[in-house]
Amino acid sequence: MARKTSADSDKGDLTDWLILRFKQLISEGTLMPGHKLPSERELSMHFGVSRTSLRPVMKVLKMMGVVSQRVGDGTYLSSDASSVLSEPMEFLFLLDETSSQELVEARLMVEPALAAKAAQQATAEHRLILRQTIAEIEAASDDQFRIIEADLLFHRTIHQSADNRLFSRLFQVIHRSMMNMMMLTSQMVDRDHTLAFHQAIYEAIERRDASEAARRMRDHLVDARALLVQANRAHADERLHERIQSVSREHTAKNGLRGKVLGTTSRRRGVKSANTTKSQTR
Amino acid sequence: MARKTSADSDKGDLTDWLILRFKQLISEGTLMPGHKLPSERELSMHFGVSRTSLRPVMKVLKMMGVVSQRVGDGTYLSSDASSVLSEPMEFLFLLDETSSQELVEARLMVEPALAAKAAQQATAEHRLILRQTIAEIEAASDDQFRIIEADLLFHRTIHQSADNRLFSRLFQVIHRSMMNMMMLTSQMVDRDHTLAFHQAIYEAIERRDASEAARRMRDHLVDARALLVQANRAHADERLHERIQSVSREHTAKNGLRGKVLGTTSRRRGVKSANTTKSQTR
DNA sequence: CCGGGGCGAATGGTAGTACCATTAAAAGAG
DNA sequence: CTCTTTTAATGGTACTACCATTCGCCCCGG
Repeated sequence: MARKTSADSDKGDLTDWLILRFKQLISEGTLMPGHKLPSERELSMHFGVSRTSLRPVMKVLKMMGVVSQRVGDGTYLSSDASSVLSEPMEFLFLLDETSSQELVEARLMVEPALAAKAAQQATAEHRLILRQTIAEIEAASDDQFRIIEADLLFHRTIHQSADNRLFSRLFQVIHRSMMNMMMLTSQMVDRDHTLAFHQAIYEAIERRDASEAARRMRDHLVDARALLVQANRAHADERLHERIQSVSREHTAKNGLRGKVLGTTSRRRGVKSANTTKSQTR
Repeated sequence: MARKTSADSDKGDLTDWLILRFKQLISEGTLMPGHKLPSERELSMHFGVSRTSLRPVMKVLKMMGVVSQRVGDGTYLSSDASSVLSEPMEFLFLLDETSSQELVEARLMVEPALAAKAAQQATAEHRLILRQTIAEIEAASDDQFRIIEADLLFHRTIHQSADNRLFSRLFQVIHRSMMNMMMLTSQMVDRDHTLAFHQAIYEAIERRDASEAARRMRDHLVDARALLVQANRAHADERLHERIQSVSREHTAKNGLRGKVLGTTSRRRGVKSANTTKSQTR
């Protein structure tokens, strides 16, 4: 009912239309961060669609961190947008086969400048947090998890001091993804390295020496990049081994692997499922 | 069936679990870009879940641009990951109330460096495309749409020349969002301005003068920022007017607007829906 | 009067089924 | 062999039902 009325600029499915409506509601200010939304049943009624069609939309919003849902309670509009990029970024990195090197390369282009701005603008609060993260890394002798969290907080605080929300959000995700990748390839974070560089950066910020802060940050990331290259060389043969396994598996049964994991059983009438490799290019 | 077996590291709902499985399938290489996925019915069978539970997951993947779906045909894994960030970014900008200024600010931090790299590395193909976009802007006398598309392609080509996929993807989205915002505030793109700056940047790249390319790009964005500030001043009272309208609407019926648009009718037993403003902070 | 426990309603999560419009491949007609 | 028709499979939407969780309310006991 609500759908057929008004302009009815119908292109695409209900999902697209509903997501558009949510965007409008947010931009209008009808939906405010932290607010509780009506229940899915009510929402579906008032949008004039079934709950079946509404649910995917809520899931999309949830996965992008726009809303949070709790059974028995309800749905709330997310109060901070920091998590909006994390899931999509992970998929981007998966699809692009982005390496840790590329991420540190990107950070190298931006973070020194952010550190410079932080040196000029950092508040007492921010400097306090920086000190705390350094102390935390000192305290966590070999607890990788604690070190990483403190490391993340250190850089995040600098980004916030630089007062650039976009890069703050972005590099928080990038940094975390980097750490995840490193964990997966069983690379350890060198605590002493991290500590020394953080200390140097912090001191530069404390002295409000912008160019020195940028230089120290640059040193930090150059060092991190070097460590990554070195670690990747060490694990090169291991990954080569994996690659060979993967290829051989694909060889032994052309469609076998997909058939087992994803289960492409019978398509249409004819037997065409085997040579879909051709349509791969489109 | 497939779910109860194996490690069964159950946290969160089926959606999270399924998305995790898809990530694994992509990272394993079982799913390749461009490949056709089994039908939703088959997938739900082989994951051991109902189609009702699978569909939201496919929607999430579709909205993030990871897959594309066509009725009557099937689902395909996206061949390029460029669109993965666009939807989430839009929500991020909405929730953060990001302004065009902030976007151009971010570009100002990165794009000069990318232009410098492009000057050093740009291939003949890339330089050809740059020439073409300039010609296109010249040709499109006052067609805003054509100008914007050519503008986007110009910057995108430079990003690609700089060989940084992450920023290439990111700034493509940022640039487009900027243009959308400008269109919404009925700001026109000044064709002659754009043309002159692009010409200067292109010539620097053609001469492989990295520092000059960076400087010209910087000029371009500084100019764009100035135009935005100027345009925003001009439209300030207009937006103020809107704000007043919005506030007055909210005043006339405290819960009326939400009641009409979102329809918060009766909650639980008691009448508590009015003062949920308190829980806004959490 | 006050606090704790239980009851019940509402919520999001999942499942099953049915139907639709669209698409592409197979089957048929020329 | 080409063009048209048929047909089956696909994603899109809807309705229904049930579950476990959560929270508000009420009642009971202190």
